[in-house]
This record gives sequence, C-alpha cells and structure tokens, in this order.
Amino acid sequence: MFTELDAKQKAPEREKATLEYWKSNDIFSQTITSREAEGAQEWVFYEGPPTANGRPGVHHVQARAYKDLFPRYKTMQGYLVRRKAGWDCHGLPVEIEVEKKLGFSGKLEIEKYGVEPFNKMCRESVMEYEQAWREMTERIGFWVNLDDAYMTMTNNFVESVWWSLKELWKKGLLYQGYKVVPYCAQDGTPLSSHEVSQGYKDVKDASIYVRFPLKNAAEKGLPQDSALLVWTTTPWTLPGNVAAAVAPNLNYVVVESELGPLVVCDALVEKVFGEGATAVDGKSFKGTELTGLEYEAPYTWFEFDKPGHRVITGDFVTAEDGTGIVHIAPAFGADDMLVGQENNLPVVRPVDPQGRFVEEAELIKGQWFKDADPIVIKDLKIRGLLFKKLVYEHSYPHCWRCKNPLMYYATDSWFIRNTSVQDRLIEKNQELDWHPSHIKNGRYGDWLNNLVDWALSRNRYWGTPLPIWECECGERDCIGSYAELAEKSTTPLDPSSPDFDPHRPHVDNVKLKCPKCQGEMSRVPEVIDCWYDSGAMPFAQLHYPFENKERFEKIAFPADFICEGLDQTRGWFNSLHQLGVMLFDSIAYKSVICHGLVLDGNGNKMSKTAGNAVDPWDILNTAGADALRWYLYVSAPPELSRRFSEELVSESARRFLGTILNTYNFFVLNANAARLDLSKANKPADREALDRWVLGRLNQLISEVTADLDVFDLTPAARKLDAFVDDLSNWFVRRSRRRFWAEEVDAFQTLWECLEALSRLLAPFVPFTAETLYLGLYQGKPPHASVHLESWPKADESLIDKTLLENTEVLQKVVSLGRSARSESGHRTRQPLPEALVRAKTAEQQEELEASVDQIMEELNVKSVRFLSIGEEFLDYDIKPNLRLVGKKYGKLVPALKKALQSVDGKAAAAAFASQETFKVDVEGETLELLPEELLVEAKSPEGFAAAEDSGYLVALTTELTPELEREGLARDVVRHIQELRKTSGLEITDRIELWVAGESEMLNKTLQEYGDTVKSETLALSLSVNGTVPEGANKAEVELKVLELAFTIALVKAGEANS
RNA sequence: GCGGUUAUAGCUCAGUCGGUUAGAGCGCAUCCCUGAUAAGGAUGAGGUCCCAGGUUCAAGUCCUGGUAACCGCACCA
Repeated sequence: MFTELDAKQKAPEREKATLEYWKSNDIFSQTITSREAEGAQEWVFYEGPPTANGRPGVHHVQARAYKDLFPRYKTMQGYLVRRKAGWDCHGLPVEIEVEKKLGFSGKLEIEKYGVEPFNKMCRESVMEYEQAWREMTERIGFWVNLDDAYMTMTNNFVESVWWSLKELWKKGLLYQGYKVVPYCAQDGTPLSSHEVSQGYKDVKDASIYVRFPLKNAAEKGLPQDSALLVWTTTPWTLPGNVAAAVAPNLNYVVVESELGPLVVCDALVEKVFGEGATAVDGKSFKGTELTGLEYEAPYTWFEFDKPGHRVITGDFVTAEDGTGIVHIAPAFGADDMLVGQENNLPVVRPVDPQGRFVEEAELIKGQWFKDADPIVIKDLKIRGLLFKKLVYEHSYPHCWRCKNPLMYYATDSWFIRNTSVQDRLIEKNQELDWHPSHIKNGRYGDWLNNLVDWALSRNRYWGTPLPIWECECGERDCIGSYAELAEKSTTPLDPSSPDFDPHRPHVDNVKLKCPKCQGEMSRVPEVIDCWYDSGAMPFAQLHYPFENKERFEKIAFPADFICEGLDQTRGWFNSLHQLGVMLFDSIAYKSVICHGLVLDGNGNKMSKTAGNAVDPWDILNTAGADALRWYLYVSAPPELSRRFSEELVSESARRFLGTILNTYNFFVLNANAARLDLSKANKPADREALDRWVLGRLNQLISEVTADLDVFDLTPAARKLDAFVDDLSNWFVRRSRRRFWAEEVDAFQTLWECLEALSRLLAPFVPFTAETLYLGLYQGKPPHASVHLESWPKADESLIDKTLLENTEVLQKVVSLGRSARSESGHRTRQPLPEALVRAKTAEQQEELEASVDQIMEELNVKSVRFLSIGEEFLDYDIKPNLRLVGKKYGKLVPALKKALQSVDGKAAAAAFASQETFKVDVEGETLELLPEELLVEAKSPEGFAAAEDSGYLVALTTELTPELEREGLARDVVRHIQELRKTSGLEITDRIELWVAGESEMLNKTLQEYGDTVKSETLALSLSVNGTVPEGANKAEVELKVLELAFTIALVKAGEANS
C-alpha cells in the first residue's frame, strides 16, 4: 500500500516529521560518507561566515536557500560535497555589541575596564545566537556541518592567518604608512574602503566662503587689501589649514565685495557673487601667477616647522564648485597630504585620535570635531572673515557600525600593497564565473580598476593581532607561526597549552629579543581587519599549512561555488579573491552567485529600525520551508531584489507544492484501490500516446533542468519544473482518469515514473516535499534511505518524441479554443453537443488531429468532430502576408501590401492557397505574385456558431439540441448528483450501493430506461429502482435542474445494509 | 557627481532571432467540473510595454538621450 498523505496536515508539521527522519537516520552525514566510500570526486563549496551575534533574518534564509541547492544537486550527481559551516568571530561588530552591553562609548572606557575582560566578553558574545542560527539553518533544510564549523577566533585559524601575513611580509606586500585614511573617531580606528562604502548617508552641512587676507598682494599686482576666497564644507578643518591651492591653468580675477576685494576663479564669479557680478578692471591672473602669495590664515594656533599659509597649485582643483581656490589641510585629506608633501608644507593635526580638538586649539579645545563647525563659523563671522554661508547637501561617509560621521585623518596604519598586483587581480577576475555576469566587468571590475591599498590595521582589541614586533632601534619582525613565536620569545611559551591565547592582551605581553641591538621587541598595538579573516578561510579553516597541506593544495582550493549577497562584492568576494591571488596566484572560487536584496511587500528595503523586517519564522511556521524556498527560486532570478511577504510566499507555493501532493494523492488513492503489479506494465516505448507524451515531456524536462543547473540558472530550471507539474496534473492525469478507473497498469506505471523522477528533480529545490514523495512512492522500501542519497535522473533522449510533443500542443490548443467556444455557447459541459468544427493551421496538423478525435470529443463533450478544409461555403478568411518572408522580399511595399490584402476576396485567396497556386495582388500599380508560403490564411469565426479563433486555429460548435442529446445530458446530471450523494454519505469510492430515483418527469423516466445501466455502472450501483419505495435510513437528496426545468429525488444505501 | 541593474496587467514576473492579435500565476468577475473534493478547471475584464527621438518595410525587443527606483563607486574642497 502507498501512504496517503493527510490532507489536513499542514506543511510545517509534515516538514518537521521529515526533519526527524533525516536526523534519526543520519541522512545528511550519509550524503557525505556514502560518496567518500565511493571515492567520489570532490566538488568544493565555501560557506561565507556570518557573525552569530544577532538573530538571523529573512535575507540570511535567502542566501542559505541558494547555497543549499547546488551542493545537493552536485551530491546527487555523484560528487562528494563537504559543507563546513563557519563563523566570523572578530571585529568591530562584536566589540560594538559588547560596548553597548557595558554602556561604554569609547576606547578609554574599555582600557579602563581592561582589555582582558573586554575580550573575554567578546569571545562569549560571538556565539550568543548560535542556537538561533542553528535552528533556522536546520529548519530550512540547509545542510551544512555546524558541528565542525570553522571559527575565525580559534588558535588554529589565527595561526594560519599569521602564516599568510608573514607570506605577504616576505613579499614586501605588508607595510606601515602615514596616510590619510577614513577614520572613525568614536571607535578610534581607521576603516577600509569597503567598510566606508557601507556607511554613506545624505547629510546637510554648512558650507562656507572664507576670506584669507593676502599679505603681499601688491607684489603680484593685486589690490593691496584683497583676500583669497576659499570654499569649504568642513569648517572644522580650517585650524589645520597650511596652504591654499589654485588650479595652475585657470584664470583668477578680483571682485569687489562688502568685505573688500576677493580673489576667485573667473569662471565662478557669477556663481559666487550672483548674476551680473563682474571683476574689477578686467585684470586676470593665471593660477601659476598666484603662487608664492602669502595670506593670514584664520587660525594660527600652531607653530610651523616649514613655511606655510601660501598659495600653491594643484591639478585636482577645478572650476566646478566653490571658488577655484581650495583650502589645504594635510591632516584631513588624502589629496591635501599628497600636495603638502610635494610642496614641502608643514602638517598640523589639531584633532586628537579621539576626535577632539587639542589644547592649542584655544577656541575649540576639547570639542568633538563635528561640533566645532558652528563655533568656527560664528567666530569667522565676528572677525569679518566669513563671506557667505550656505547649506550644502551631500553624501558623507559614516561609520557602518556606530553611525558617527567619519573623518579623513592622517595616521600611522598598516597596509597591504595590493596595488602592486592589481594587473594580476584584474586578469584573474576574468577567470571567475560571475552570476549575474555583468558584475565581472561592471561592479567588481570597476573596483579592481580603482584599487587602493588595503588599510589592514585596526586600533582595536578584539581581532586577529597583527603579528609584527618592533624594537626601539627600528628593527621589525613578522611572526608566521606559534612555533616561531615561542622560539623567539624572551620568556618560555607553550603554544600547545590550553591557556595559550594569541589574542590581546596576552600576545601583547610576549616580548622578543631584537636580533640587531639585543633590545626588547614589543608587538605593535593593532589588530587586523576582520574581512581579512574571512578572506583567509579557504586555508585557515584547514589550519594550512600546518595541517592538511595536501588536501588544501590538491582538492579544497579553489572552491567550485560560493554564494552571498551583492553587498559582498567588495566584502568577502573581494577578500577571497585578493588573498587567493596574492598568496597563491590563483582564483579562490570558480563560480559565484551574487543575490539581491529582500524588500518588504511594498518594495521597501527591510530594516530592523524601520520595523518592516519579516521574521523568517512567521513564514516557516505557516507556509513551511519548502514554500519559502520555492518562492525564492521561482519568483525571480537571485540577482534581482524581490518583494517579500507571507502572502506572496504561500500564494506561489500553494499552487505548485499543492498540485504535486494532490497528484501524488490521486495516484495513491487509485493505486491502492487497484492493487496492481506495476512491474507488469509495458515498456515505455510500447505504451499509449498519452504515456509516451508525458514521458517525453519528463525526459525533456530532465535534460533542460540539468543544463540550467549546470550553469547555475536556477530560476529557469524552477519554472520548467513548475510547467511540467502543470502538464502532468492538468493534462496527463485529467486525460487519463478513465484509464486509472479501468485499472490500466501502463497509466499507473507512467504516473509513478513521473512522480519518482520528479521527487529526484525536486530534491535540491524542495527537499522536504521531495523526500515525502520519494519515500511514499517506494512504499517504505526505497532503494536508498533518502531521495538525497539518490542519483540525479538522466534524460533518455529516445523517449522524447518531438512530433508527439508538438501534436499534443496543437491538440491542447484546439481543446482550449473549444472550451472557449462552449463557454460562449452557454451550454454546460455535461450537455453533449452534436458537432465540433475544427480548422487547423496546416494540413499536417489536421492529419495528426484526426488521430486524436476521440480526445477532442471527450474533452469538449461533442458527438462528432469535423475538420474544415478550405472551400467550406460558410467560411471566410483573413489574408495576411507572412512577414518573415515577405518583409525581406518586398521591403517598402509591405505596408501597402498589408493594406491591399485586407480588401482581397478571402475565399479566392484561400482557394489559391489550398491549391498551391500563386496569388496576384495589385499594390501601388504593381502586380505582385505571392507564393502560397508567403500568405497566412486564417479562418474567421462563422456566423451562427459558437466559435473561437486564435492565430490560425478555429473551433466552432454546432448547438442544435435533439431530445436524445438532452436525455444524454440529463443522464450525466443524474450520475453527477448520485456521486455527490455518495460522497456526502461518507462512502468509500469502492463501496457498492442500492439506488432509488424518483421523479414525475416523462423525460426523466425515459432517460433512466435508456441510460439506467450506465448510471448503475458509473455509480457502482447494484440495483436501480425508479419511483420505488425508499427504505428508511437511506441517504436522500432532492435535485432541481433549472436548465431542464425538472426536479427529482435520489436515495441510496450501501449495498448489504438496506434494512428492508 | 560617476557607474551598474531594473522599468511590460492591480500584484509577482515571462517575452527566443526585430515579424503578424504581448503572455503566465495571483487577485477580481463570470462560470464549469467534481471518483484529486477543506481540491481542480475554464472563460472574461484588465496594457501609453517608463518618456522622447532614431535605425528599419517592421521595435516591448536594436541605437541615442532622458526620467524613476534600487544598488554600487566617490577625498572632489
């Protein structure tokens, strides 16, 4: 017996049972051990490590749904796919959470609290939500090995990272520099460019025009009291001013203002001073002529060690906005720093690393840098230096974690010189198989073209410590392993001890002996960017090169497949690629899917703060995991952002998953009733056309889905599966119903084969439903314990009969038109109609349709089918040019030809067409001879028929009813109502009955005489009594047929239970 | 500001090589069927294919320029 599915059971319950089954039978680990036993080739998947210090959201489910599909698919294809989970443990996100918990707001408080207890809390908080992640991961059926997950904070992982840093050090790719970097003053650390890009926000800042009065204007022929006019959007950087830059090739003029003569670029005079403003006496100066001018800076709090406060030239200065004169503060801008070095300018740093103004900055000492803006502006105004103040709206980078505005700030930090391998990174990017493909030369290609050195160090606490020790004498050393550390340490050290911790502050206490001066070397204070950790996972997860050397080098690198969100292009995808190229001169992954964002039901971005984030559990608990997964696969390709709501998910899944289960239940219901030996079925090639058709569709499906998945096109694959399920249920099953009731073993076997193959095809997509199907179809004795241990189906091309597939499409088209025609006729389907008139597009089609006449009759409930050939006197035709052919041949004449054909005699043209003669048309004075294939002849719906036409097909129904036909219709009505009563009486479909029908209509009595036996056999009635006495306790129903204006009563009892 | 992606029915999305009447599902309306039944199916209404140009006999499709949304990039002072 096949297991019937409980229709009342909700999907989540069924899925939980499947989860139990997988767990108790160890199915997931079997998918790996079984392939190991076979010595299967490995297919390598890397799991990008999430941080488990927050609850997982829908977007995490999304990523995991895509990630899960391909390993399952490849496993079924016979590959060994290990799936090691991973957790990102280090970094600012973790520290921020802990700071929040402790109520801290800066590094000073952490230092006071102590790095050791702080890092201990970080370590503990990292896995705080591991359980929540585990539950989600398991519930959605994402098979990944959580018990053997790599964690970036483990000693082994850190040691591998150290090894890699030393490799870079040896190659001269790791260096320290004093550079202007994006810097978060709140967190006291520089950020890398990919972190910066996460935090741009539109803000309104004050932009001001400031006077820099010139000291020696007259020397250059300028009015004595003139001043440079400088524009800035960051007033707080003015105390750091050391120079003013002009464009060497632009022209500058003097404009008179309330505040005296001002120097600006000539192209910007009107923009700054308003329309009609003009320069004084028309004199103009080239930028280069202005160099050497000195000015009084607004603030002179700092002693200069070199001459400053003078005019220099800079290529980056443009006349696009501002005044064409740029204020230079080397501490606060990369360009400024560069131009400062070129011009031998001093550097002053009025802001300390905590973001507060230093003591010397009298007016604003101790102020938070951004808070100094209004004070500076007010001060400038009082002193007559402020020419104009505007509000300037622009996007400005903010810290991606603490949300404070960043400063560009000159500081010592460590860099990876990836710009030195830029060409190789670009070259190797060409080998990556990006999905969607435009990322390769678009988003990621652009990034590589504009590469800057990777700012690696973080002035923080909880991260992989930078393994560089330095001596007062300047000697530096990079440590690449714990053994090396122990060997060079001045105090004994046992890396194998359980107490050994390479994190801060422990590692800070390790001192090395300087090989140069014999002094003591201390570790530099920085830790590294946690993105480096994640980029190191291909080798660090294996503790390479200390362990697994061969495995890494021969098998586990590069990955065949990775998949994450689009936002990882500059994140993980990038760090993997860069480390792959720099360390191994290799790509780190072959194929990569970048998926888009999840939006809420209204198309807005989901965010915790906006409160519109959908909790994945709301959907998992109602619609179920397969529904969620299926929606993600079928609704849109992964790279598109998609709307997401509970309704959208259940909607899409109900139709697809529901139809599959219904089809399965239909099979089970009938198969259990028939109890056939399915092995007695004919070979596929010897079965009926309907069976061969659906098996052809199936094998076509197998071949197409396989081809799609091989190139990671999961959405087209899902949509083809969807279309097949529809064909299976709504054509094969419906057309085969009578055959199932007749217990035709071929029909059963064909449906079983379709469902069995479907269970395997669906396994990577909807693993729960697939499993239910699979186990059910094998009646508890499956060849493998799970569909996920099965092999992927192979298409049997010999079963794909293209002609049969095409003919069936034509048949479906004709039936569809027939239904449309019947709907127009107003006659219910149960009422047989005398005749369907069918016109196919071509003679070949008509010939094929003639073989399917009985199917047309049955589908449309008509007594006969007549094919219309050209020449029927009641048919008229639309004549159109076959544009594909005619377009090329006649070119510009086509519009006129089209028009001419509208007014030709349709019948004559059709006759010519039918006899394969050319047809002459006059077009713009020319006579064109059209070949038959250049014409399209479409029959028009004839008058007086219920008819429907579409693209060359026509179906018309004759609707004159005879009393005979009406009685036949009535018989079907009677049967139908008896069936209804059977059901409401709670009978099993195999139960036999005794039957009574009573009514006063002459027509009814005649019908029952005529069709009594049919009624009996259709309803499994052993007896039929017309107008007889109904026993007590029988199930009764009154029936009123409005169409026929008659009423009758039916009654039945289960055979053998009549009590009279 | 620069770059990318997207724009087709109320919603979610297809639309091949440029070709004749632009499709599906959901929703809506009408109806049918029912031995898959707390299912299933059909029919119908619903379209400025974002806008404007251009190429072409012919454009949802190709080109140019815009617009909008999303994403990315950006030290532009």
